[in-house]
Amino acid sequence: MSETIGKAADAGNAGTTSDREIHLGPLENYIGFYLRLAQNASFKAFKRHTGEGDLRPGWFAILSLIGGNPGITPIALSRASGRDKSTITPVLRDLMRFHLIARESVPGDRRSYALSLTPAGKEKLARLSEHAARHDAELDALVGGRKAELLALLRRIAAEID
Amino acid sequence: MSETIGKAADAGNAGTTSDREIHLGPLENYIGFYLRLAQNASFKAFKRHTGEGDLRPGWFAILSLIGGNPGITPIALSRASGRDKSTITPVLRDLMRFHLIARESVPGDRRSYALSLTPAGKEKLARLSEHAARHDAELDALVGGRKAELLALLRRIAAEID
DNA sequence: TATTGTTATACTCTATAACTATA
DNA sequence: TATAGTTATAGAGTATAACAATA
Repeated sequence: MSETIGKAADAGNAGTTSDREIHLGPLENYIGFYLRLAQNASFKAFKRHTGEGDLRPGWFAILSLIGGNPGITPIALSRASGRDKSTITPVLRDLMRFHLIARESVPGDRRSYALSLTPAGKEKLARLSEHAARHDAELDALVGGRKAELLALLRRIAAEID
Repeated sequence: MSETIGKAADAGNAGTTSDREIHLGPLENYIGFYLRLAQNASFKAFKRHTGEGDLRPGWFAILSLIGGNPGITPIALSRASGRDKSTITPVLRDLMRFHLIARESVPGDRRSYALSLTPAGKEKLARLSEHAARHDAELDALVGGRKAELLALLRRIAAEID
């Protein structure tokens, strides 16, 4: 019915509320609450893993999607990554600035353009992938044999809510 | 091996990359990727549920924790909510400004203070709880009978990573 | 009229570092 | 020396709205 999170209750000077168990109450059973905690923890670990390597959090997913889908357009990227199209523009600008991606006009539609990785972009993606794989291996170890189920549930939440 | 997210592939003018299936590649099996998508979707839904009610995202967890643990200190709050203590201060300032919480000096330690809900704070918490419960019921419906397992996995990730 | 992409703007969540007042 | 709380600052992620070009 109650629990402590993280390294809360082991200070020493007993008696104050800060040392006692913390009652989460209804929060205890809120998926949304733990979704936030877990995502935040994962995000911190991701940054830590890639701190020395120059991975920028937003870059990896975008770079992966372009790498896996040469010719993809910004609007398709925004849908695949679940973000608004206006948030894609600055990421692409950065990736262009470092010559990691290239843009090419698409024949049928002059409003849009096709994206692809440059050789440098492919190298970068490969390097980032190592970090990401190491990170996800850590998560894999935590969930053990229940990874498939966890992924299925997360996918369903991501896709069907709202 | 590949899939589309959200409402990507149903536009109409076939042929461009944006209409075809998007290959997620390694992303497809990254827990971290879906953790972000799921948390983001949940967060959007949460805001939508509480848009008319004046719930501010950061308030609910803090208010709940104070309600469930009268006398709790800011530092204990920061641990229970998994955030740095510096992020608690502005939330408490807001809650004070709307007279939802009260501070009281704690006998043993003049550096700290004890927090509790005012009557108005209790009412507000009750009202917010209704919205939150409705939101989490939606999540519950999605995960069905596997909620306990999902929560257990999320808790483990939140607690043991890093 | 609708869509693609860009820009401007803003909000939330979060962190680090430096500071104070205590302990 | 170490801890509680505050402040200042910054960065990531995200969104909305308005716009130009094109469909």
